[in-house]
Amino acid sequence: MTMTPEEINRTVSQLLDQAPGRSTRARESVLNILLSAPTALNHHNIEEVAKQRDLSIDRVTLYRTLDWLVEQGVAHRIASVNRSWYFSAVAQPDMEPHAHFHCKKCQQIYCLEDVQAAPMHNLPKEYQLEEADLCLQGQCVTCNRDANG
Amino acid sequence: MTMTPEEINRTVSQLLDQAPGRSTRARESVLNILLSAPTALNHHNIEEVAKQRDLSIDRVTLYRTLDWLVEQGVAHRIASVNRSWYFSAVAQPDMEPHAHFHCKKCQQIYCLEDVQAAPMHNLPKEYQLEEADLCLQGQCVTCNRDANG
DNA sequence: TGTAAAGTGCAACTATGTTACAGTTTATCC
DNA sequence: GGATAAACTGTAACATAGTTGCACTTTACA
Ligand SMILES: [Mn+2]
Ligand SMILES: [Mn+2]
Ligand SMILES: [Zn+2]
Ligand SMILES: [Zn+2]
Repeated sequence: MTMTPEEINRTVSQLLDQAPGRSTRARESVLNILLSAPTALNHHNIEEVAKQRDLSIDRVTLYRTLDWLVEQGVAHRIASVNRSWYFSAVAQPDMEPHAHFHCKKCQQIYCLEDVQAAPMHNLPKEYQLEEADLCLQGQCVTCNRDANG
Repeated sequence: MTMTPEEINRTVSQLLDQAPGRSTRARESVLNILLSAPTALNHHNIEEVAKQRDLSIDRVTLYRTLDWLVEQGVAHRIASVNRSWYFSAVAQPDMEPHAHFHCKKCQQIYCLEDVQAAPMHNLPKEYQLEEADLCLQGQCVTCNRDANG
């Protein structure tokens, strides 16, 4: 990741143009915020960033916007231990299912695009598996570095 | 599992006697309900079962009781996709961390005591891993059987 | 530029979980 | 058995995350 603001703008336009639906200020802002973030964000986080950028997005509109972005495959939704959904942009359309890491210290949620849930061996075959979410917890790179110098 | 009601009663007394705290009606009832259930239950489920058994447990007491059971290692708490916590009894004190299966059809949550999250290979070593929750989704044994005859 | 459909904002609502505090029950000691 | 202190419970009020209905505004497109 780590795109420049111009690259982000270009990606936002491109992704929204491809989607069957209107390109609106809310959708542009939210997608821009998601693409700019190094970690996944929940509704509260997004509202905060929007406020910092002097954008005001209605709470309900934000819910609907995020649902729409997920439906379009432009963002993905991550369940977290703190009872709120987190969202992260999907810049490439071929993004694979991957593990997520929740840092217990800074509470950030990282997409680990290179870590996948291993194929299950002793899952009884009568269970029809459709999805496997691997949710890791511990201390993240940054917090670890801060602690160990 | 599949204990008889008498076995469940015996186990309840035994587990509560070992725990440092009082043996109360709420704790007995809730632990009994958890031990009787084939799947994990959330607060709402437990209240329903309690009602069926003509027990009335206050909502707040139920929250506190479940927290206490988890602290004592007598129950474990499972995060779910539907923003509510599920609970399942821990009959043996040596129960290992294990995967959970959420059936998208009947919404039940199963403890798969024989399925563990595989050791992570390509997790960057700067992440300090403390816990790995593996949350499977799909169709459960029962729903599968009902569908396929 | 006018229009219909899509999207937004507001208010009111639901679900899940928490806190404070007064009242009740339990275990323990005499 | 009865007194006592600590542990537990019930009630009310609150917090947070998310949903619904409906009127209003904006967008895309002819
Ligand atoms: Mn992700
Ligand atoms: Mn379990
Ligand atoms: Zn961290
Ligand atoms: Zn099922």
